[in-house]
Amino acid sequence: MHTPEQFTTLLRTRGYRVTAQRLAVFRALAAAGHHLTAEEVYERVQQTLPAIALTTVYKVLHELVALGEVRRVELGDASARFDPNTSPHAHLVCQRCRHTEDLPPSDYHVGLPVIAARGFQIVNQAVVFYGLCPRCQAASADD
Amino acid sequence: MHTPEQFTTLLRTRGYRVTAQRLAVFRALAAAGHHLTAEEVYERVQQTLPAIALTTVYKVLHELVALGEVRRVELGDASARFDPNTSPHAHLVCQRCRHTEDLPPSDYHVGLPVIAARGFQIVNQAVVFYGLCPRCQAASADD
DNA sequence: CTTGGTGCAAAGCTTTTGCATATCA
DNA sequence: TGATATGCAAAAGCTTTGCACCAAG
Repeated sequence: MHTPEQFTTLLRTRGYRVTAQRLAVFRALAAAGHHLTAEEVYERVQQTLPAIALTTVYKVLHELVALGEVRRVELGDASARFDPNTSPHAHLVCQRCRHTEDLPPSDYHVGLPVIAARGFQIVNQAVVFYGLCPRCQAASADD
Repeated sequence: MHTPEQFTTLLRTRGYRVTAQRLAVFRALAAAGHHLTAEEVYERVQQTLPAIALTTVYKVLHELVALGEVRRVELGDASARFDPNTSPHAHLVCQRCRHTEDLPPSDYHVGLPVIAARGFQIVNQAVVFYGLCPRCQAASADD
């Protein structure tokens, strides 16, 4: 994810208009620093742009994905998440409380040898580890 | 996933009633051998049990998940999939045509050192490789 | 018989679409 | 000014829920 200034330039370069809505959605995600649902983005953007529509948030999020500014992530919930961290990383999700943490590539390992890829040209991968976070393990011990 | 006979016993053991709907949903997945959407299960079950309701299919699928007979899988589509293969495996998904293949653990590998798990107790993991299948690569070359 | 299961209809949620209005360039 | 973006409302798609009727044990 770029800076708001770079993003503005990127929009112009790609023929998109620079609108308050696009900047606000971009800023909300940049400020959050981690993946948010469309609804969460909407709530945050409303604080600076009360008239924005949820529909617009969805449209802008798709544009951000197309522009490579944001990555769509599915973590097993009803709603998708939009992640300003576009560098490769995995997620750690607590099955009980849904608490989620990012895992940098240095913390885990995934490998698919080309020979095992059945001729697929891999462009992307989603890795999610599900389990119990420390807090919920403690809570379970009480049961 | 067990045999229909073992499944019948399992139902009784757990206090579930043995119904035609439960057996039919179980058999549809066992026969398919790979993950199906609820709708796909519904279509198949209708062939032997035309009066079954989609609602019932959903309820039974949840029971099968709870019983550990089936695993819920999300592959980035609108609908969830229910996989009769409950042993660990990853998926290979074509981003263009959505063709999907199973990857046995011998074909790939994932690792999360305990020390990197931030205290989480990992019980599960979802690994999906996205890319272009051989056929779609050939189609792309034409563009 | 009695409890649990099924089917139907309706609702819930997230996400998308169509269209008139507003806005950027 | 002219094309694009926004907002609103409505719809679409998947899944869940409430409830009366039915069936397994």
